[in-house]
Amino acid sequence: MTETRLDAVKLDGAGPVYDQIRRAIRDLVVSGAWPPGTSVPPEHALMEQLGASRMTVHRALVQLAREGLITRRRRSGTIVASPPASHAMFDILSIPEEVRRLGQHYAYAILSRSDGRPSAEVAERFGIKRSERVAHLIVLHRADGKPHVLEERIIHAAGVPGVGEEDFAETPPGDWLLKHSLWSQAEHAISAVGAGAEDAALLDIAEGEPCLLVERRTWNQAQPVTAVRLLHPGSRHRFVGRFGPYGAV
Amino acid sequence: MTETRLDAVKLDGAGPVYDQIRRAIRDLVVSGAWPPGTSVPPEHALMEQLGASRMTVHRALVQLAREGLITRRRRSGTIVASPPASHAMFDILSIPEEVRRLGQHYAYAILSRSDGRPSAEVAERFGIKRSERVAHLIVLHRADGKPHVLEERIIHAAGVPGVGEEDFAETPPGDWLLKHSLWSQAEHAISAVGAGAEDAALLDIAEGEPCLLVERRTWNQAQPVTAVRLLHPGSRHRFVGRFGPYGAV
DNA sequence: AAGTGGTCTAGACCACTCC
DNA sequence: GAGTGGTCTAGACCACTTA
Repeated sequence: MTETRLDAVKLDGAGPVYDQIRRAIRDLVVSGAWPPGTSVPPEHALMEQLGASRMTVHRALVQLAREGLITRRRRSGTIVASPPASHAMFDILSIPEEVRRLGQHYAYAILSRSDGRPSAEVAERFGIKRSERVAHLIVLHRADGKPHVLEERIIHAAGVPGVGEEDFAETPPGDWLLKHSLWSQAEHAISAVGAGAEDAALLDIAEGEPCLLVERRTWNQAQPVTAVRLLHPGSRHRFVGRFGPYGAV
Repeated sequence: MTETRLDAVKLDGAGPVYDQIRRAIRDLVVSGAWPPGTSVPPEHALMEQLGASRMTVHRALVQLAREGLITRRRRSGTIVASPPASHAMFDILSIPEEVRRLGQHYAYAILSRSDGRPSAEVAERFGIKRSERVAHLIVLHRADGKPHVLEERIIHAAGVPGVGEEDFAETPPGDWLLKHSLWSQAEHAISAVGAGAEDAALLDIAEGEPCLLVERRTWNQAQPVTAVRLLHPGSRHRFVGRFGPYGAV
């Protein structure tokens, strides 16, 4: 339990006082001046040192605790936390938006659609019951005319009212669902697979070429909404995320 | 600008008042009862309706705004926000920990190490200058004796004091760095590649087999700390993340 | 018993922005 | 000008945990 120097906390006069306090302590932590285990001065000491009210000091410390930089416990006080398990975050943009950000022209085509109960093969691939009513679609997304992503999607009729009447002529299913469905939970998985013969032909790549497979399933409460498998040719795709140990930077 | 019914906000008496208010409004938003664009009652109206002080109401609303469920502006008031661009988050565990969670036995071997200025090839692959002093390592991680991940790593001598004296006999470089370095920023990229001949031999897979390539670079302020390329055989790996539209669930 | 953080109040002043 | 949120204060009481 290293001691801290109270006078190390210095405000810079910029912005709200609670934020000045938050940044001052954050800087001491991330610079290594207050390593993990260091005890942070109690609220009343910071109050007096900084001439702020307790609520103001408290607000700064609560925020740092929520960000994971410090750990607080009644009576025992506040200490600098150990760095959290790291995580990587990737924005999952809509495919049209992603293509446009690359400065390329976007187009898509619905290659197939069938509504009703899924085939055994489809049910198995998406882990759903054969008794559920779903729409099953295959969509090819193009960037500047070239195949970009192959999408296979299930939409649960019970989770998305109105899907039977929509033909996706104006908007690809992913974007349409953003406006016409609610979701409370999602699961993503990323893996590497070799392109199968059919997929390779549609994507205009060699059979067996490495591809990123992004699988996403969403639910609203317990009701499944949609499940999608996005196949990205490896040579054309890369997911990139930037962040710090305590969140986005 | 849809109107809201003030009496829709109901507290359940469980826990702090500010959290009851936060949950009550959150539930109205995520259930769809208050769709995007709906105006949320002003603080003074909620104060009177709920019999709480303004600070308490404010605290609930600030937190909802930080979570992205509502947007607040002076004078114009508070409205329900549109769902944010979705993001996927994956925990990047240390490899030993990941293997142990799978219930398998972990082992590793340093296949090669060289210290000093990088070769042209290495400098190019990691995007660093040939004048920088680095340690360059190749590490094979095993799970139950089978090759699991092939790691190629650069450690910047200027960013990690003491790396020259460490032989990584006790701890693999990734875990050692967690304890002996500070970082403020990281970048991850995930892509799919086919295994090269050398890599395939080391991983005991066929040449060209699809693999997930995770590239990670970290900095402390502007100083590079480390860069690593982790090659995961696709058939053995899958990154999975679970979350809701407004964060972890 | 006493030190610490957690919550809450009543009121104040200010900043922004729409009318 | 007036309605809204943003910040801050001074004080209070409570809950928890350690000495």
